[in-house]
Amino acid sequence: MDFKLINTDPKSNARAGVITTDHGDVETPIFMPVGTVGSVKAVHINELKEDIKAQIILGNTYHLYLRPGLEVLKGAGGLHKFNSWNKPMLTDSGGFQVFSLSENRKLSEEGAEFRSHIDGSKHFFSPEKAIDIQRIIGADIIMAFDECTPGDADYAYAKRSLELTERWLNRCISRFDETECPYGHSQALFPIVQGCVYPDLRKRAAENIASLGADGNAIGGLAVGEPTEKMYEMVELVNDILPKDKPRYLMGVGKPENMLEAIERGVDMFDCIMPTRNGRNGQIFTKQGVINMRNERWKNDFSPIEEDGASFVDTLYSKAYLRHLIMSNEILGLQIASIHNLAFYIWLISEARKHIIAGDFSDWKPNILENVTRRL
RNA sequence: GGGCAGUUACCAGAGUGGACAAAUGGGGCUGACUGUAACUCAGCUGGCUACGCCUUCGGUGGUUCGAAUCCAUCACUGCCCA
Repeated sequence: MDFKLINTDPKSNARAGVITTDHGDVETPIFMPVGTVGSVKAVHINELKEDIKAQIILGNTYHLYLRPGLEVLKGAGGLHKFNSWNKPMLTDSGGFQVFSLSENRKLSEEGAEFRSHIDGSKHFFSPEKAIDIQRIIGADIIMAFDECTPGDADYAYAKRSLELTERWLNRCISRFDETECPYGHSQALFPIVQGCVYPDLRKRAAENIASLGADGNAIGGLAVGEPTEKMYEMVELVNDILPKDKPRYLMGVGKPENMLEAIERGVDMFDCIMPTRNGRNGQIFTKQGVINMRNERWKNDFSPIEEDGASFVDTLYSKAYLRHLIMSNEILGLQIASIHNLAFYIWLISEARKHIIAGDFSDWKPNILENVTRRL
């Protein structure tokens, strides 16, 4: 994997670049749709490529390991072949599930024991196993196995958690170095900065990771319950330390405004379930603001979902029709909402990129920020 | 014409003398959702000058300190017999 910086905004830390992988290029900053179980929920690969214009998507180690399982993934020749996405792909390690499934898991020095959310069966993830599985899934970018520390953790917990993540990171790197992708293409391993909302922990974690010379670096453990201002503060602090010539990935973020703020602070990559999940739950993001599609006020609004929107669904369907589909629990409603939101997210970030390259990101941002945070 | 069962909030449907503005579902309204246990979850859903008050359980009239609940009667609905 390779990263080339194209331009940096003169008035902020916003950057534009290109990541090159064996499955193609990714123009940064970039939003990556989440396809946890090997599918971006409710969206076809063709729609992702042609309408949404996604350049890279995610998969999840924990979920894919449970279903369909490693035998199937190996038999398919990796996830790229299995789900027909022949462009860049990234897998999360299962570290987020250490956080989100905390009631069904036990942590130890060795790793994390999960109880499957599907059938309750026990499974053990070690850093080594997380790497082995990600080798089999075969994404272009794979993630270190970490503990995603909750945003409200106290200092003592956050410190212990970070230290565990650091020891796990060393084990991930060792395993990564002694293995290779079974399908012949190359994979990059991104380490993850933890440290909760504590500046000294974040600083120490970032310094440690900066010294490793990884192909790219991630910031994790944010947007998990801490105040938004703290998140921005941590991003700023960490990006000051992480190498400038490598991509920076803010994991799991976020709302449109979160991404714009993070881009301004030097983040290059984002992923979030928000456009898809919130879309399925009736929330639509637009250039004019956020729409709760289930609100009665759209019942008789036959105007396009979004005038000059980023995808074909925007003018093909009206707000009233989309509302009807969502209220009636029709599958098409989920599809339209997901396509729209993903296209909007990717449009928004690609627009930011254009302005970074043009050198006027700082002039553009306040205006668009005001628009996208409005509630309609 | 006779017999039986029934009529409760937007719909369906509990409740059968006081803890009832009335269970529960559905529908509706409003929120939430940030490396996806999520087509999910939460609150509200008679009115008001709102820790209290007012008007409701087919209509009317009774019994009772007190009625959605008991009695009488009328209306309507369903099933069965002629």
